[in-house]
Amino acid sequence: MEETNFSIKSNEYLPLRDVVFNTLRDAILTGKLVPGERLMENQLADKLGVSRTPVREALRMLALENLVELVPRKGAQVLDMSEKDIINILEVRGALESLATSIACVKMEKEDLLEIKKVEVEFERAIAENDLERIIQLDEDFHDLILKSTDNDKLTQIYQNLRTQLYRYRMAHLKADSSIPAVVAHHRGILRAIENHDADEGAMVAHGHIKYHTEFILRSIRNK
Amino acid sequence: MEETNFSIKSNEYLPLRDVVFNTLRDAILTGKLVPGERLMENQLADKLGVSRTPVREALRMLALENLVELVPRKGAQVLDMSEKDIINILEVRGALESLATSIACVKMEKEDLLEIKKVEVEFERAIAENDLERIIQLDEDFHDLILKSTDNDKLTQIYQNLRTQLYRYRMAHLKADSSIPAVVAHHRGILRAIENHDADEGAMVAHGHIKYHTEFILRSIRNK
DNA sequence: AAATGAGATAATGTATACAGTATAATTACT
DNA sequence: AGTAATTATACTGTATACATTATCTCATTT
Repeated sequence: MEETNFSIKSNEYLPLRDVVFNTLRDAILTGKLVPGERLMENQLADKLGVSRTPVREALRMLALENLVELVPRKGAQVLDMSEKDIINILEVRGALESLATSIACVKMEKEDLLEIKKVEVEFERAIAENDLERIIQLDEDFHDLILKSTDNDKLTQIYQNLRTQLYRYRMAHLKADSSIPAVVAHHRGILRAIENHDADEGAMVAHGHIKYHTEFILRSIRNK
Repeated sequence: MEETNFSIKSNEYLPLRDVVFNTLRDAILTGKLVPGERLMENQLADKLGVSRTPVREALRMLALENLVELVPRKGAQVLDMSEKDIINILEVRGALESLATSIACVKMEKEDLLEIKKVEVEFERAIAENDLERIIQLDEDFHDLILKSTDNDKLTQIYQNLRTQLYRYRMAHLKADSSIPAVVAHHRGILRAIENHDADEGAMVAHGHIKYHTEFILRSIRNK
């Protein structure tokens, strides 16, 4: 009886610091906590019903993800990104996306290729149905499968961290209908390169994809 | 009187967690703490004469730098990198080095170009004098100047983090005489590309540089 | 003799208390 | 009334105490 939920049990426990971390992270990414907002340990601890210790640790974890800024003896605040920060992140992400895609062109397993094709089909269906939540999720799945096929944890970790930092500004992108056709074209181009094992082509399309993405995000930031 | 050392005073204070962090980081990078070694909070706190709190926070900082591994409810240990981890890191680093160099080819200011040329001269002199400490420092300076000219903090941060992770394995590289001529050739090639504002050439040489580096580190790991 | 289980031990997880510092508010002075 | 100085308050930094869990030892059993 205990064996049946063994694997569940082992995942059941989450240290409070991780609970707090997830809670705050979510609040920041969904905009419930806005850039510049001060995060005071006592206040958060009271609100979340825990002591300061796990809150402190969670704040430091958030700082590692560049979602929060810590100033010694002054405290934490939700990090506000400048336009330049966004450009910088996208610049790095472009290089990593190219790298990942070109590796995927060489290494991707058959199963993952089938899987990513399915994701793409669903992605385009979600677009047809204008299901924003699903569009975003499937776009993430698409890129995650490429990352998976690189078999490179460091690359995956860094890439996903950059994605998290951009999350707040990403919404604007896929919300705008006009960007969709281009994104679909890019995805298809990437798939084609993978199928043809053409690493150079893959890197090029991926680079163009991020470049387009950059333009779009910047435009939406400037217009708001 | 108080004004005179204002700037000093403002730098004077370092939270204990940072002191502990620096101490442990140094111990790990210089091999005083070996991979796999357990890091127990109480023990470290006693040895360093502080309480567990700053030790805990320092350990979490080290985990962020991937120098330490934290397992919930079990504790921390110095992270041991596999050969695959090293390959993965160098793969990412190659892409970032290419990116940085190609940006530098476009953006580097005259002053920084003069500076990096001076560094290279000193680098080659240090080689002639077989001054290992200085060789390593100047190689770092060389790449830091390229990073600086990218004007991209994110790129710089990620790159330097990867470098830190490799630090323990880097020694072997520059220690081996046979690798030196190639490194010099690469540096010169990068400088030439920057002077000619040839981004593609810069990216290519940088990529070759890291590729060579990778081969070398792997060989030295396998041979020991 | 090996394996299992109970208990002891030692570690991490969390809460709380105290110390020190930065900020805000208030008062005194110009 | 405005500014500077001083006090008060509130926050972070650090230490410590308690709770919980993992590990180790040793005894017991097969």
